[in-house]
Amino acid sequence: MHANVKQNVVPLITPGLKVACSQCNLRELCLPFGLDDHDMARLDNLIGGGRKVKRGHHLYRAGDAFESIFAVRSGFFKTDVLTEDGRDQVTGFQMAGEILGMDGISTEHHTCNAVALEDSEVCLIPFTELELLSSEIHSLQHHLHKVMSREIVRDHGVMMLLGTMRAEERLAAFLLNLSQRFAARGYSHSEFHLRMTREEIGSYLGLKLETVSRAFSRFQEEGLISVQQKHVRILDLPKLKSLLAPPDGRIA
Amino acid sequence: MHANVKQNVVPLITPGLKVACSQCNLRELCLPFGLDDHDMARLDNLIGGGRKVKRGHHLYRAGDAFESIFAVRSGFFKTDVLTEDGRDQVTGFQMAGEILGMDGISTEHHTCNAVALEDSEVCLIPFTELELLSSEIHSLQHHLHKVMSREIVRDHGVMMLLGTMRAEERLAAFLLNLSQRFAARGYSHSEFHLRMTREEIGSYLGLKLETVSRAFSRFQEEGLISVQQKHVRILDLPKLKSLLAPPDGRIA
DNA sequence: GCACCCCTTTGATCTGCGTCAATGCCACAC
DNA sequence: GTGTGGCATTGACGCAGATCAAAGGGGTGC
Repeated sequence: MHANVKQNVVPLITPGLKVACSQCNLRELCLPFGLDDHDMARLDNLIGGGRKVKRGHHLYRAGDAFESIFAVRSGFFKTDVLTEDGRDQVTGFQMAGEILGMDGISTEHHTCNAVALEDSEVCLIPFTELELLSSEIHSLQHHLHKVMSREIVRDHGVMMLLGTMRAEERLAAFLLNLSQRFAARGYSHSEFHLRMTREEIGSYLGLKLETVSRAFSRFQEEGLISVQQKHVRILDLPKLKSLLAPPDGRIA
Repeated sequence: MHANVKQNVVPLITPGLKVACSQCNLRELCLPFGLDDHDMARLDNLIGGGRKVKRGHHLYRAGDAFESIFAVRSGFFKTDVLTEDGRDQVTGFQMAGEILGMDGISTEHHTCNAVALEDSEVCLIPFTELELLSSEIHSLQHHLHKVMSREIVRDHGVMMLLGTMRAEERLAAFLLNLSQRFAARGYSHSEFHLRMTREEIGSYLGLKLETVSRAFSRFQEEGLISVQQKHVRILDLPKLKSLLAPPDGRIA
């Protein structure tokens, strides 16, 4: 098992897994957003092929030299940071069309781990070459900046969640966020399969796994959702949304 | 008071406050890092002058159209997000040499508020022009990306803090972080003046102001620091650092 | 320089979530 | 198909930090 994981650290390009943004149904969500055919072809040319990552394996690890960012083609990832003193914090879950690895730009080394939560495929985007191309294609440059900025804004949202919300609010926000992202990819917004464990959800939300489990059960008791293990169905979206209002319901 | 604040929303360029990276003792911390004289002059040329922001006034507000990022020349800022339901989360404190406003790139509008915690000065860096110049100066482009990436990494650190640490650990981490940043600017690492209130610290750390106050008192009782209102002196740095180890002290 | 108000401190009490524990189930590997 | 171990659920209890309350002090604005 450990040997397998180790093996996977090497950025193996899967032979024959040629990728092309122009053919990809995620292009409107992903990096090539807004590019014309010509420029998209140039981006295609740069992308270093695809790479498969099996469930449980690392796409990269904290400390790895930074060379590429990655676009999720299919599957599901988590990123987490762990400190020398043993703390572990899940910093995000990434699905198709989302970009991974931008944490590594600042120090030339990745600062978090990226792990596939199901068998997945990513596109490898060599960063030096991306910078080169983006200095020639203005809309690509600007979109890259937007993607990075969006990550910053997302992180602020998580800080808000961790800093101000109670357990059930956090879980509600989490489910609504997932629902919306699945919907944006053409999947059902009301019924989906969780790829992560209660513990991983808990780590992301700053809660213990038991608290997550209890909140799920409570939501089910109240008819907001039905949940069975990893299968979730949202039954009462408005009521779930209403949970995000603070206790005193003030209209600031 | 409110009129003053409103007034300040307009990006008033202070006449005669000409700025020059080449003359600035923060250039090693700030955007021009790594540029040669020629390129730094080009960056100087782009920077739209300075702007003074009085204590308590906004540099920008959530919802404002995004046009520039800002480099803090002097003073101290906080950024915070507030949701329609009345939650308020401080997302960061910025001091000289640090960059503000990158949250606005993604939607063309700022998504948080930036407020001066003391009379401050910033450099205005028009973003469209910065992108243009950075497509010509590779090292500038790369450094911009590093600055944005560093912000992402910093946010991950805050998520870790909010998600896994107990109150006293959070405050210790906060003080150590301030100490280090002051030191990097040539100020004492062991004695400084807090620009923010207990409530703002609490918001940043996901705690109530009373808890922050109690943690300060406890640190003082234990001889780790001396604190009187906003004046803090670190008396036992190693012991303060040792607080960051988790309760079970495991060496992962 | 003065007054006022916000900030801070400290105490008492409450509670949401963590912790500890035990049981049960499902998915995966073989 | 079957066995097994990780994952999930649920209960009992304790505690860290929130909440409520009150008083004092110092910095800020006029």
